[in-house]
Amino acid sequence: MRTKSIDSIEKAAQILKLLGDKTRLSMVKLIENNECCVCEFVDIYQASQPSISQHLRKLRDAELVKERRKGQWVFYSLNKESQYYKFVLGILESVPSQDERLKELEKQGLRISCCE
Amino acid sequence: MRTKSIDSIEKAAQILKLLGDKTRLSMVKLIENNECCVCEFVDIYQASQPSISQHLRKLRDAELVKERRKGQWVFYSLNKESQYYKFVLGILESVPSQDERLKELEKQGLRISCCE
DNA sequence: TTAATACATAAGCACATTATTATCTATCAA
DNA sequence: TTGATAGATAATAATGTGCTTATGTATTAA
Repeated sequence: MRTKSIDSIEKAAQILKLLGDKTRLSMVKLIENNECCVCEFVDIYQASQPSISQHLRKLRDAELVKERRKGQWVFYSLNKESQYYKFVLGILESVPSQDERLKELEKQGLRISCCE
Repeated sequence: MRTKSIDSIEKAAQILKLLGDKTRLSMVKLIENNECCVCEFVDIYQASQPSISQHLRKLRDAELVKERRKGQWVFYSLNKESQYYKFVLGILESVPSQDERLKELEKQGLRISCCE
């Protein structure tokens, strides 16, 4: 879809609700420009693996993110083919970058250990 | 504030969560260009008066909307002085207009009876 | 084939959110 | 002043959400 507009108020509310969780919002912002795997999210948010997986599932069910398996790892990224991509992007524009969190991971050597 | 940007991811998530309810999102979109009173919302959303008041309270607590008493009625509108106004406006841009709901009210003669 | 790692999913619990019911205050009109 | 209307708020009930624990599947490395 070419525009940022959403066709129904219900759909817009559903997407906003999904982004209305600080963990999910931060994850989505992070994968705006990066591809991340589940274990990285677990390290970054100090959360349990099932908790992260469940957040990702909601985002995937709404087709906001897509997954790519590479060996034993599953990498997540923003779904640019989603009809809501522009809408999400417009929101992320106003959200502070989360790249520091990834840099922190790299500093700890945790990024390389898991993914590459 | 001059920019659409939000300073913290938590605050951004909080606002998105508030807008992530179809009744609240529709109300906020409606008062983007209109001033509405509680009884109008009650008619429009076929909701109870306390339910509407509670939604409005959340929006007011977050300073996204402001109220103006006029006689026995309380009119709500978007708070243009909020530091998150631009952010909210940016989101509303992509949300379908809800003005039809007001027109429907007028057609039923319910708008004039209550407010004016 | 077996063990280990990465991830997904299901069930159950704790907490948050929303709606309802009841009650209270404020304004206005008689 | 009294009654009616608009709205706020408190208490409670119903529902939803997110987390943990337990377990299942896929991939890799031994």
